[in-house]
Amino acid sequence: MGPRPTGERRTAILGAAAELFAERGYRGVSIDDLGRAVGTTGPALYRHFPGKRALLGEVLVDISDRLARQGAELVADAADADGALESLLRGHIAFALDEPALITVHDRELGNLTDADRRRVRRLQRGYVEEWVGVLAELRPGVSPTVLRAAVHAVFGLLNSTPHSRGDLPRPHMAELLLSMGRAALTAPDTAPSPV
Amino acid sequence: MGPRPTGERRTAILGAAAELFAERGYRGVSIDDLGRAVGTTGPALYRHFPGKRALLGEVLVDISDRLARQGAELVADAADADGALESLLRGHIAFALDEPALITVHDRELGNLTDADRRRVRRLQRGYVEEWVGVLAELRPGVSPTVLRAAVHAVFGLLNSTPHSRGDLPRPHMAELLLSMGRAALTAPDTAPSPV
DNA sequence: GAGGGATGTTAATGCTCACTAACAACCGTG
DNA sequence: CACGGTTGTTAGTGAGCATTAACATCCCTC
Repeated sequence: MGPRPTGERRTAILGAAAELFAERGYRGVSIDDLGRAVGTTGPALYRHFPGKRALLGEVLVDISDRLARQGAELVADAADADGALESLLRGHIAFALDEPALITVHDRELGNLTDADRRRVRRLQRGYVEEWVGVLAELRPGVSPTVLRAAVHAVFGLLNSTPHSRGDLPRPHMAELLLSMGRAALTAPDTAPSPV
Repeated sequence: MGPRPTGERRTAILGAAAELFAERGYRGVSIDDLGRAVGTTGPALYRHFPGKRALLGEVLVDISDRLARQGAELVADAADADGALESLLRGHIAFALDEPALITVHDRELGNLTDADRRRVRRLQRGYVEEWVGVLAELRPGVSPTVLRAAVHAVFGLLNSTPHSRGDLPRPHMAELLLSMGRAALTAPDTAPSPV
């Protein structure tokens, strides 16, 4: 093998890509930018990835996979639906606060994926959403899954807003604020407008 | 003058630009795409705008201006803080539901603006946020403006999430859902984590 | 210590794209 | 009906960029 069997360069590229894509957008980052960010030149990248789109694909699939996997675990480990919701909220908030770049890329760059990659990401996202919907269905029986899905998407918007208000508040403060706001939004007395 | 003194072609271009930028991103739309979308060729655009960036600038400044202006009016016309908050929520929700493309462009493409345009947009946005913060400060005295600002940004994330869950719910349903979620989030018993 | 795979480098290549130039058609006004 | 301003068209032009080619190192293994 070469110098090191570790994909250390590989993961460095993935990290830089997430950072740069978040900052300037997929199309605003060139191969040379990516190379420079990890201390090499642009074309070196092709030793690790088949191309720029594949690189974006790997970033997005990884994010979606981590979220979905974490969601399933948290729900499985929870004592009851209340605990599951709390865990989901805390888990998502931690992710959003720890990896703002990934969050940003995640819902900005879906359109630049290969069809195949987009399908994979969508499937993972759907699974994650259904995890939330399942928990909420227990807490709010009688509310249609369609409404719950919309509510979950809205709360994701709320939690994922952190990259926009970066640095205004110390992290634990921000986490508590988001937790209480998210919980309130999901358990609003009328989260379900009466089914017409 | 030429055919018509109305800037009808001009506004058509602005509309198409908002639509296309929302769909594919500023960098994903070419001058020729824009021309084609309004039934001309690409370069015809330069008869109406100095360039592509100026076009984006006009779109973004217009959005920010409309929101800020609408916000100020609604607050001025409200009987009390409760009514003002309700109006702000309903106004923002209507905007988000009526113009999903504008909402999408609004928080995706700030980075592609001229420095001057970005400053203008930022100023308008800040004014709009302060309108909300002012109302909330009345409703929740004792909560620091910093926390309120973060909460307002988070609620914007919630309300602006509609482009992501497009079409899942009939519009009035969606509006009511967002209203109750937004209000709940902003008036959560502990929107203010005790100032440490 | 020679061979070979992995990883890098620099120099094409070919495409897309914003923007400009040169020229045409239209239309209201004198 | 000629003029001029407005708006449009088609053909550059030059830059940026993803990707490939050809060539160089390095380091592990035998």
